[in-house]
Order: sequence, then structure tokens, then C-alpha cells
Amino acid sequence: MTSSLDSSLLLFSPDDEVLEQVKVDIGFQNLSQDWDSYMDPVEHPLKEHQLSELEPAPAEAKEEPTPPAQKQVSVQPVANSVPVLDGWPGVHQFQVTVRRRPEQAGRQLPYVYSADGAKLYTDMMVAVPFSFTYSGVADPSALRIRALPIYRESHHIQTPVRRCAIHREPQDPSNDTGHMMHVVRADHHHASYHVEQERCSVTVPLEAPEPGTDHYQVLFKFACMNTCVGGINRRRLMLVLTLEERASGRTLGRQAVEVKVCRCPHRDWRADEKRKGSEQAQPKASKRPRREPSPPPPSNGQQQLYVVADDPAMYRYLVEARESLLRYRRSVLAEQAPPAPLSRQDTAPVKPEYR
Amino acid sequence: MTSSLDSSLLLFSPDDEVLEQVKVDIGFQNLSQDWDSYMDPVEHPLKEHQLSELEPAPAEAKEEPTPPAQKQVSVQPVANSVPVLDGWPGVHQFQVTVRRRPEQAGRQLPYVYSADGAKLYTDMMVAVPFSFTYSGVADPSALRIRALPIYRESHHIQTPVRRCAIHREPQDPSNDTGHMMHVVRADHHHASYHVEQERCSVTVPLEAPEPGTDHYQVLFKFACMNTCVGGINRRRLMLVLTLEERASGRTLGRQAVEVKVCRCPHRDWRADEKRKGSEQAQPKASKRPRREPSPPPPSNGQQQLYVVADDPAMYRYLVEARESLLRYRRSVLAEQAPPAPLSRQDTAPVKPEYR
DNA sequence: GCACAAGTGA
DNA sequence: TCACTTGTGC
Ligand SMILES: [Zn+2]
Ligand SMILES: [Zn+2]
Repeated sequence: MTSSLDSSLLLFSPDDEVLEQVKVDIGFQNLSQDWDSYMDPVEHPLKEHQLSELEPAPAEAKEEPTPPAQKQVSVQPVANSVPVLDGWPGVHQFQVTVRRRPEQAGRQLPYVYSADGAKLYTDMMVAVPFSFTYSGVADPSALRIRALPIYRESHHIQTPVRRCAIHREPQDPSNDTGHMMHVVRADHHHASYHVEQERCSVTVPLEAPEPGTDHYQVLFKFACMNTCVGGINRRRLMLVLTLEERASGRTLGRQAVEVKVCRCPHRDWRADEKRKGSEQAQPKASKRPRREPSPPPPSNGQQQLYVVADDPAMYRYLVEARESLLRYRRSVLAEQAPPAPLSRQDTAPVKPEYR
Repeated sequence: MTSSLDSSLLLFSPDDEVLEQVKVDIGFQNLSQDWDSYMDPVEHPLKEHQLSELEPAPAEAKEEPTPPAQKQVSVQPVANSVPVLDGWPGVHQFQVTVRRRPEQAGRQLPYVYSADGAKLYTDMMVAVPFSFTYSGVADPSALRIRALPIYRESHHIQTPVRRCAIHREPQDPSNDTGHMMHVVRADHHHASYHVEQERCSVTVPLEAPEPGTDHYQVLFKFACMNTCVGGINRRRLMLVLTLEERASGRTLGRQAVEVKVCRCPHRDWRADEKRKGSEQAQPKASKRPRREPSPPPPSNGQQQLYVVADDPAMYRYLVEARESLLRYRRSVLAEQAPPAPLSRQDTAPVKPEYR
């Protein structure tokens, strides 16, 4: 039996990390009244469409044209499976990097790799050379490398990374080579594209390093920006790279690299560096990390209420609902005692958030 | 015979303003060699897709469900017709404004109207009350008001204003009331939506002012932002408001209002005001107007070469081609003597501009 | 490579 | 309302 996204990549986790995360994310602490008024469909300004991302995408789940030999069936229990991004070299000492790091780059490349943060900054649709090292592999062709993009924040880690409406258009040049739904592309003749549980990934066969080099190089491209509206939408991205046994799909090693696909890789890399520097310099309160503070990991030892999520969809729904509530509260706070209603024609009444 | 976009709104103009504009826009002055190398499909970094906007949109030109009584046929010659935005009150003294201008606004509205510049700043999908005045109309119901969005810059004035891919999605809340293709909506029970020559507009019947007021108020909403990628795309917008004879479609009056649909109407209005102020203060070179410098209107008295555009599509094609060339030149200038080609695997070769 | 414009979280 | 982020023109 074979599996493409195997059980060590998609981790089945009833009341472990995932639920811990749910407890943290869904922080309704004795706020049942708040909850009620929030959930009242007449009172609060939410509409279902705000949760539209949660709906399973209109079955795009068809398998890509793949060499029949690699046709595979997932045996993975789907419920509560969450992608793992812990680095794990495994027996083959599987490692990843991107060559030509910034400090030695002579000419301005359309990408920068920060080795310490394991973060790649790249423009869209440029081929970035990932270098893989491994050892103790008798027959490389029996293994393959999979690249799977996921969201970094726990809030969104369960959401499949999908392309935005604009770049999904068939006439978009990024789709000249097909694989319209795939954010991550591999410039490799034997790349094969997979869609499993709504998640798009690409695999390439493992090969021996080119003569004279000690690493196997694969070119990956990214077909949406981190900022793509209706797609990645400014969320942080990780690229999970796994070494797999081709026949069984078993994971033999794993590494993850953060990827920021943006127009000015160098500028943004530099900005991150500066930020890092100033944060260390002033370990005080400093400036709050603007981007996605991500719920406090351990939190206080006090009794915590939580909502159990039965499946990923529910989890996502709840997380989203929570965020909507937070937005709602903020807006209520912001408005506070709605000013004497004007002529009732002057301004639009309760309206959904358009974006 | 009836016409919805009549001949005074769409002006037939062979060798007049339009061609003047072409002369200015297409400024190939003795640059045939430049042109050649530019047009060589192998040498230069352009691809057809960059001109994709020029292609006629996949026939969305179906008429909206409209009361049969208002079903109309256009008798308008299409070639070289260009929208007019000169204010023209006409015999009925047709005038437009938006009430509640900023200086007297107590509470922060989601829109601001600058009367002097005749410019509206508004958030997306909020109902903005336009006030119309007119006089000498015996039977208002025989007339109607049309709202047609067009691009302000001559570069783009021939391009129909279309919604972006994101807001065009059927599940977008802005489409709950239908009219998916329409950027401009009227909050009026008898609004009727038109699509003619790829241009979307909306009409409402003219009515008598509400008792006690001297103006007829109509609520308009805007269903895309000025910045919408793949749609308006940061271009400046005008809303052309025409008073029409309902039966004949004849134009009796016309006014135009610039509209900026953005997230922070007040901020952007304030910014414009400041800009205006500082520009007057320093009438010297000052800061170059960043946005769309729009080709120098009269230019020097020297012999000017120009390319004749036979029809709007060609015109648009040429304008776009010209802009592409400018981009190409800039990029060539920027690169100058391409550095010794690297390992040929490090960087992506000639690639189209992804966006 | 800089500076501006403009969406967005807080 | 402020400040940050980030696409984009030049
Ligand atoms: Zn995208
Ligand atoms: Zn839009």
C-alpha cells in the first residue's frame, strides 16, 4: 500500500498539539453572552461569506496527469491531520539549503536566502536553486523529494495553500506550463504534480549530485506572491521538503524553509535583518511584532475553556469565527455608542467587509 | 429608434482629438531601428500576454435582465468613439454634487466629496448619495440618469472599466444583488443595468426631488477599488453622469465626477489637499506628479511622427505597445552591459513580467 | 535603489 | 488615527 502524504507528514493528532492549539486559538473564556450576541445572525455584522474560505474548494481535487507508475492512493486518516514542519534529517541526513547566500552575492539576484533564519525571499516565478544533501542512499531513483507549501501560523496551517483568482486565470503566463492550481512548481523534466486533500504539492525524483558537486540541485518556482489577495493573502508561507521512498511514500527525512514571495526580495530581507537586529538590541517590550502575533504558546496555568474541533473543517471554521469575533469586538469598541443615526440615507447600514 | 449610449456621449471622432492623442501617445520619432529591435520577438523580453488587456474580453456582452420596455438597440458607430466627460448642463441646467462635504461633516463617513475638484473619495460598496438638480422638466419620468465609469487618462479612456477577477467571483458579497460585471451600482428599485460595447452602465429614472428638497438624490455604490489588480488597476476613474431622454436616448445634459474608491477616503482626500496646497506654494519644478504623467499635451512645435490608429482596439494596442517599449528601454538602461552570465542555472532567464 | 501610494492591523 | 508593509513608477 502506498501513500503520498504519509502519516509522518500529516500527523494524526487527537487531543495533542492540535487540540492544544485549538484551546489557545479559540479563546472563549466565560464569554457565553458575548458568544450569543456574536452568533445572533440578526444582531452582528457578520455574513457567511466571510467564512467562505472555509468551504471546501469546488472539487479541484482531481489528480494531475501523472506517470501511471506513480499513481497513488492515500491511506491517511484525514481528520485532524496537521502538517508537520519540524526539521528531521533522518537516517540519510537529508538537508536543504539555497546556494548563493546574500553576503557573497555579487550581482543582484531575484532571490535571497537567509541561511540562519532558513528563509527564502524571492520574486514570483523565478527559478530558485534548492540544494539537497543526503547520504547513505544506494539507489537515489528509489527516493523522491516532495515540496509542499503550508501556512506558517497555526491559525492557518490547516488551510491548504491555494492560488489567487488572478494568477489562476488560464491566460496568466504562469500557467503556460499547466499546473494552474499549484503555487509551487519544479523546473524538472520528471516533476510530478499532486493534489491530495486539497493540498497541492510537487515531487521530483532524487538524483545523484552533478559530477563535481556534493548536492542535488532542484529549481523551484513560486506562482503566487505572499500578498496575493484571495490567495495566500499576506500569510507567512513554509515550504516543507520531504525525502520520501517512492514506492511506499514513507517519509525518510524532512526540512522546512520559510518562503516570502515578493517584488523586492532584497529590500524585504534587509528589512527583516534590521528588525532582527533592533529586537536583540532592545530586548525590552520593543516594537510589537506587527505580523500575526500568533497566540501565546504556553499561556497562564489558569483554567482554560476551549471548544473541541471534530475535524479540520470545523477547526478552521472555529478559528475563523474567532477571528471574526475579534474583528467584531474591535469594530464595536471603535464605534462605541453609535452616533445619532443620520438621515438613514447618508451612509450604508451594516455591511459586510468587502475586500 | 432608440440608443442608450447616444452619439453625444460616444463621440465619433476621426482625425480630431483622438488622433491628436494618438500622435502624442505614440511617440516614435525616427526610432525605426529601436522599433525593429523592440518588435523582434526573439530579442526583446515581451510576450503577448502583456497585452492581454487589449483582447476583447470573453464576450460578457450579454444584456442584463432589463425591463423589456427599456430594451434598447445601439445605433452608434463604434469605431473611434471616445467617451466625453466635458460638463454640459444643457437646457435643463443638469448639475451633480455629493452632499455633506468634508468641512461640515461631523462624523466620519465612509466617503468624502471635494466639491472644487469634483472628486469623490469613497470606500467600496458604500451607498454614496449623489444629488442632482435640474429645471424646466415637465415630466421627469420621461428622462433618466445614466452613470458610466470611464478612465480619466487618455491612455486608457478607450478601455472599458471592468471589474477585477476577485470581485467578479459570484460568491463575493458585492454580487449578492447580481450585476456581477458592474463596477457602478445604483441603490434604486428601478435601476436598470446596461452593457453596451463592453461598457457597463446603470440608469435610474429621473424623479422629482423629495418634498422639501431641491435636488433628486440617487445612491450609487462602487464595486471595485481603484487599486483592484487586473481591474481598474490604480487608474483614475471618472463617473460620467448624463441626463437622457428615456425614449430616444438623446443626451440632454452631462456632468462628470472623479471617483477614487479606496480604503481610507479621508486620508487620501487629505493627502490630495496637501499636495494641491504645496504645489501652489512652490510653482517651481516642485515634485513631479507621480501618478500617470500623461504625455505632454502640446509638446514642441517640431515635426512629429505618429502612427494612425484605425480603430479603438488598434489604438489601445499601440498605446500599450508604446508603454511596453518605454518599460523595455528603462530596463535596458538599468541593466546596461549585462554582467558576465552566471552559471546559467542560478537565475531565471528572460522571463515575462508576472503580476 | 528610492520614494510614493495605499491596504491593513491595532 | 497611526504606522507598517509592500507593490510600483521612475
Ligand atoms: Zn496570486
Ligand atoms: Zn475589484
